[in-house]
Amino acid sequence: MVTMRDVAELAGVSVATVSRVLSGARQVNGELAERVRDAQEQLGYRTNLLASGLRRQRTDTVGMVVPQVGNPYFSALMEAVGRRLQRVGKTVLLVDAEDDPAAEADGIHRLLDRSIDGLLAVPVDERASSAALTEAAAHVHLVQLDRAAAGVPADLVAVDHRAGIRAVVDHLVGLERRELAFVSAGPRDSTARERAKAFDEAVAATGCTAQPSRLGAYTVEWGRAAATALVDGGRLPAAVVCGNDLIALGVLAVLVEAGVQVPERVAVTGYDDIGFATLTRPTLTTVRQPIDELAAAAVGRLLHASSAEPAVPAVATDAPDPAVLAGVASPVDAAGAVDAAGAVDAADVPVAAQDAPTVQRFAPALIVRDSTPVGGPVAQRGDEVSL
Amino acid sequence: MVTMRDVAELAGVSVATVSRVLSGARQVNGELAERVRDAQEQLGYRTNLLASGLRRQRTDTVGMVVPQVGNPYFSALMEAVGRRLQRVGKTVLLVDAEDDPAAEADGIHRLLDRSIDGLLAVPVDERASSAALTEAAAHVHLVQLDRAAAGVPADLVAVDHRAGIRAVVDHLVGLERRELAFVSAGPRDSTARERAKAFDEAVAATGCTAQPSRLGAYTVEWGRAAATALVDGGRLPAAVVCGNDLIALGVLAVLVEAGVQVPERVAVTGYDDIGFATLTRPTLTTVRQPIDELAAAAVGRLLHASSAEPAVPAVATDAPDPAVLAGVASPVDAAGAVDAAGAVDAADVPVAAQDAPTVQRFAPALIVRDSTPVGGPVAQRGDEVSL
DNA sequence: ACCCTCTCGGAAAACGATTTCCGACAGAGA
DNA sequence: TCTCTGTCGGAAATCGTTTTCCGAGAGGGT
Repeated sequence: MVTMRDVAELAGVSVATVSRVLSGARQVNGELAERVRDAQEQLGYRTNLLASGLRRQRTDTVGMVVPQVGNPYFSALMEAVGRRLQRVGKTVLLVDAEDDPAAEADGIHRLLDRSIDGLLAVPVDERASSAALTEAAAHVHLVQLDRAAAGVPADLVAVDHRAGIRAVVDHLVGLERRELAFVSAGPRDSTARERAKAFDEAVAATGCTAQPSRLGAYTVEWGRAAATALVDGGRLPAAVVCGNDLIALGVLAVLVEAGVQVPERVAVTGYDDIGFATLTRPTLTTVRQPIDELAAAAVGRLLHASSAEPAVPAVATDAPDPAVLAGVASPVDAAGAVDAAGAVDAADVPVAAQDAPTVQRFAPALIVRDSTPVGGPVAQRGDEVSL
Repeated sequence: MVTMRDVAELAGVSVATVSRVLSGARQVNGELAERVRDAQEQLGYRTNLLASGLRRQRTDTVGMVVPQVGNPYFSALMEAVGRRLQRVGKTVLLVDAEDDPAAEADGIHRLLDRSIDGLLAVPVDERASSAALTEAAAHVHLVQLDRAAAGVPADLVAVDHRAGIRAVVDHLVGLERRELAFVSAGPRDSTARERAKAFDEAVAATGCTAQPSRLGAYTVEWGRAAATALVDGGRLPAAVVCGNDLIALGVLAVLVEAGVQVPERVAVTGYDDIGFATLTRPTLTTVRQPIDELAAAAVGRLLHASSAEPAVPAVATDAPDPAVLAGVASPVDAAGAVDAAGAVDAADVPVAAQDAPTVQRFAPALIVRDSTPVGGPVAQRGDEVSL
């Protein structure tokens, strides 16, 4: 391995000088600097980040944990975050939690052991992820993204799911679909819980009816299973509201296979607006989460923990033209999140920094496509498939 | 930060002893060991991987570079590799090349700077990726996965694309589809080049006809664009053979939108067998790459560079029931790969270790679904969607 | 001429682990 | 009893940087 010492010798200076030239930490004589840079070039020297990190006590590296790299919504999030961090010279260390809190905890520890100086986490489980994340928060600056784990003293950047689901239900009711079925994931993570609660509230508020919710997992398989049960049960609703796009794709596939007319007989909606939502027949009406804004906010919060002010959340901006939700993002719901916290075994999770973690929520946008009857808004198609 | 020193003091021993207890490097008195472990537990000590790596000159960490984390095929590969490496106690550092050789080179450097002790790479570009990879090979043990870059002195674990494409063409010809169109990515990476060449050969061998190949990128957008051109051009082929599933999904969507009957009027095939291939109407006939075998082989090669013998490549094993290709994997093609090497500017890429890198190729499997007429084999459906 | 302030290079002390080396002690064999 | 071997703990060197700290020399003001 070629070290700074080698460069120093070749350039005929001390290692201190080499370090100063390369890091620009202090002014050094122009000619010396020149010699150093030549030597570096010639030897192909690159600074050893292990040594550097050890000495500096920072690594310009942030960790990111996601529940499932295979889920296109998370891939998109990873890409957005990665781009932003790279732009400011930070490196991202990515960990796949494999949808398993144990693997997640393990991954988090491995990240911490590497002296990352920041952690971006999308918790797998609202409860089971708390311990590892709370511990992490004690060591590095932690920001929760998309989901929150209960009782973790860390900021959260997320989406206003109540608004998203409400928009879906309003849209369906506006199309005279008043018998709904909700297929989503069990209340394992905060998004699932919030969406389910929002659905119930929306049903109550609009006065339509709903079959008992079918809660499983955020997967295509669950969508298939639930739809199969619906079809076999014989009591088809007028619309199936799905907790995310993967579920919706599963539901759609089964319905179509079973010969159920979509959207004529049953309408279907998703959530996330993954690229594949435009590739089915019919294309899928869904709720687009403002991924870039989320990534920007999370990264911002991670970098300068300084600017404490929630810096008025941007409304979903670049939604091409589809019906953007009316309501501006509400920086509210700190209460709602604390609710979740309250639910956890308080003795179990030591509430470390009681500095009232801030919650920043962004408004999603309803994207109307063919899977809901084209009575009102015209269907959009093939906008921005990023995959 | 709690250091080994703290543990040593609390336990009343020297740091050397602590280190020995924790790493099990040498026998230590039972009672002392007990005290050390208690102290560790009590302080919540975890070893600092920066310091450890610096001293040991190895990190038990391997890097992995993929062209695009958003492509489901690569996500699947990442997951398979990650699971395998985790099992043997290694950590994976993941880098997204964003389909850009420059970003890829940058990422590779960042990995090297972290003293990884192995690198798994899926090169973005057969030519443009060579420099960075060749340099990487000089520093760490490198294994190329799925694709090869020209002139890089490193092993390759890949799939026999000639067999895959040939199987597709044979299948179509067997169904009396003799006018084909090939839509794929330009010969930027080795898989695209190999598939294109294989297609031409297969057409020649079977005596069917083909429109001029349409080469773009491995994306849904390109599939859409190419299909649009096909439809607008008015000369529809009997079947469209696509270079990967993303392209095929794009083609499928456009054809169906345009009212072209699939598969009755035009059959469509993909390549990769990503989970979404079962979610379209019709479901997509495709070529499944044996991801687990690939991952296992690559990881194996990375770990014990020792077992030089190619260890007879496994035939695709757990393919549920679909028509598995006849031919067993050919450990051949070292010649083919060197071909690629020969193509590059020899003066540019210093051929470091001329130990004849080995090439290991696995047999893919044809998966017949609804997008090809169900004359012969019965269509499979909804087998193993992993997303 | 004298002193004071800057500027800038190098020696050396960290950072937190691992690993050699050394010395102490115990037990065995003669 | 004496030596010889073997086991095991601790002191210290080391990994490759960064960052004090120190000292030398230059230049300016009185």
